[in-house]
Amino acid sequence: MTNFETREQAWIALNRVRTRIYRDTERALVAAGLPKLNWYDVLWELEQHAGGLRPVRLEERLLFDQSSFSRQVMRMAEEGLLTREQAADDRRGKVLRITDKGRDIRARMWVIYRQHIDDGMKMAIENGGLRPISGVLD
Amino acid sequence: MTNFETREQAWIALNRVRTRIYRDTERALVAAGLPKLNWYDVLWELEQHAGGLRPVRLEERLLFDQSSFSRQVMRMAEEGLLTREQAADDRRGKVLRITDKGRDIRARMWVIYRQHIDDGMKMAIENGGLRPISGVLD
DNA sequence: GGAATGTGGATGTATCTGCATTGATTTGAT
DNA sequence: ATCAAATCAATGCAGATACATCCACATTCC
Repeated sequence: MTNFETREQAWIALNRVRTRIYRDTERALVAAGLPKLNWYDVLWELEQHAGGLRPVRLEERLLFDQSSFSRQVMRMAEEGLLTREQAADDRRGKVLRITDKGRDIRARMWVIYRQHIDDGMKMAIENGGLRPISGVLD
Repeated sequence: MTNFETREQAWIALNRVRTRIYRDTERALVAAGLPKLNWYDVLWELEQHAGGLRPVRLEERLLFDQSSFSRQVMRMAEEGLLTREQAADDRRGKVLRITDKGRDIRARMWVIYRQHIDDGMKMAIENGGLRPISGVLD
């Protein structure tokens, strides 16, 4: 068991790391003319499910707001990164499927994203930013 | 030293934890009629610096976008949580100072925030969500 | 001292977000 | 089978965000 102070320290460290990696990655993506990270997550999930995925399922996984997500999917469809077909078994719903272009874009984003995760996490560990979490787990 | 797979795992775990705590906390804050978390961070920093702080310094610390931050500060001033005085030594700049109301609001936010950090981190540790980070540090 | 360059902060604009609500369909209870 | 309640997705709207730009003042360099 751990005390609150330790957990709070871990929370702060965790936040700092995640904020910096996230922001730096997004800048690099924009600079490379690629979409931002929330698009990445959607593409990733869709690529894992070749059979297609219902928006509701994705919302659950990604913890998005439903309405924002609905519009985000619309934009992604406009860009040709995914398709939105009628669900066969439920006439309320849609089925999302990634396109070849979507797969290509995701791959190109990953090159950049991966680099930033790698650098950012390495740095966080080396300069001790994450050490409180280690304490928590010991 | 660690390999990339481990760092990537840690990154994913870290992200999941932070997203859920952040979102849940914000919901609880809104439900309690309190401001959101980015206001909290500003209030916290200002409370640490009784002598006042220049907006630029805060931007650096908080990794905000400058223009968004400028407007956020304006809103916070309108709500009476902080004051924006002319800087004595630099006529371009302002000095931000937290008000009594600001201190009160921050304290009330902290009650809720603290609870969510505590629960969220505890859960993350117990069900192993953060364990990869431990691996990273070993 | 004066022009060039840099900095602190605000603002116009387009875009994005979340909340509340709606329309359409499905599910569940009786 | 019927009707209330729940679910899926979209949309109107108000507020927030990021980018580019701008203005005022400061600093630098000659």
